[in-house]
Amino acid sequence: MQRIPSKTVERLIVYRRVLASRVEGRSGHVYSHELAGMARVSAVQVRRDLMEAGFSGSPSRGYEVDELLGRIDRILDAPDGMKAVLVGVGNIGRALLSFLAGRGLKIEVVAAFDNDAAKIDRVISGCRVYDMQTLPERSRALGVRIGVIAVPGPQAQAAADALVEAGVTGILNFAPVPLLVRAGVQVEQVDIMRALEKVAHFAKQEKAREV
Amino acid sequence: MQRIPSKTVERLIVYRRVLASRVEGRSGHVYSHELAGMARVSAVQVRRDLMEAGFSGSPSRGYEVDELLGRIDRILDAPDGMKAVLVGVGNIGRALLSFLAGRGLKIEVVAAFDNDAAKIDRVISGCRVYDMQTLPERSRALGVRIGVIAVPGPQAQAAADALVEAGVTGILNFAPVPLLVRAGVQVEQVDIMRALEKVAHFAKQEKAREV
DNA sequence: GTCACGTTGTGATACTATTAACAGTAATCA
DNA sequence: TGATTACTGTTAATAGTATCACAACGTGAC
Repeated sequence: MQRIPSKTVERLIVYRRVLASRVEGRSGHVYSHELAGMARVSAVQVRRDLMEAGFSGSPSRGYEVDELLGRIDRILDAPDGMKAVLVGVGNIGRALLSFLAGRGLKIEVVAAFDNDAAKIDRVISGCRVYDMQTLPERSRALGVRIGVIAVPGPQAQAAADALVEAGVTGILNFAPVPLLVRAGVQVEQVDIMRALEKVAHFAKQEKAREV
Repeated sequence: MQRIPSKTVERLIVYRRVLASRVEGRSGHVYSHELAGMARVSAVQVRRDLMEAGFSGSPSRGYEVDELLGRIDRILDAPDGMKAVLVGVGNIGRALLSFLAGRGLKIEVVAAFDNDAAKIDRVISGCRVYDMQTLPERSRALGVRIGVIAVPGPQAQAAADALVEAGVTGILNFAPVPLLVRAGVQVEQVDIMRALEKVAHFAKQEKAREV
């Protein structure tokens, strides 16, 4: 399977989501412009993305939904799920756990880590918190592939190093610090403060509309 | 002031952050490659970005840090700050409040809104929670320019509509739902689940390195 | 002064992503 | 059956973004 562009992957995730939560219609088929409307992108964009995904529809029937969902699943998911750990059980960490844990997701959070002795051994949203020191061995033993970093900025790089040492190949980083990792480790930055400042900048240039 | 490309704005935010937290060196000057190292981008990228920002350095001295910070502030910030409101005081909402509220930021969260009667009138991280119904008038009266949406998916579009009605020109959306707003309203999507699935997809293709 | 060095500023280039344009195709209907 | 319609698949054009390559410049050594 050839490499699919990053932006296309993002949209495939959205397509899958809106298709999964759609009201059933037209016996399981969907047109590019319908999907486009739900995902708030253009119809061409949808067709191109599905082409990148190697999926074909039929003129005048559109795309077969179940088949499409299967195809997207096969591209996005690992066949037997993926294990993740959370590093840092602060405000954001707990919020993350509360909506990642427990559900039957393909990505399962199997452990959390923190430095704070008061948090160690507690169970939060069904997920046990361990001592940060034990991260590398424990994660490696569990076969963890993904690490979520939710520690304060100054500790983020150390957390990343520990995760890489544990053999993790993907990191989702909520700390406002750019990470340095070896080639082959995928880092996805979620920088909330930056997003807020960015929207503020562009909002500033727009004039508020009157009532 | 001409429009600065979106990606450049994102990096200017990072430059400002790393410069503000730097250890003082070389009497307040910085070279493009130093800044690049701190922000994990290339040196050319830095020079190009500062050029877009209309800022000049000097050969063999680099960029004057205080002047640069001033310049970035003037580009990014509104002269007399910006007011924001939070919609949805759930797990994520509270986590957001806890690190947005109180500090002397240029972006100030002045109110929060929720539907849940149990939350209304409570004060969380120094921010009072009001009834969702009162959002449009109250926000307009306060002169709010930015809305942060942290409600469950199904309520997100309604929240956006209310914010736009209040005259907001920028929305930061944490709900996993693409929003439809009138032209001129800036929407920035922070889709945590999507980010996780994306990193999982690319992590899947990488082979874990042995110890 | 002038040479060597390391830096900035930027045109040219390459790459990625989006949009436009249209040929090909299945279904429908006269 | 042939014309019409509404869709898909894909090539071509454009826009947005990142990188290369190098001219121009200021400073310090001598």
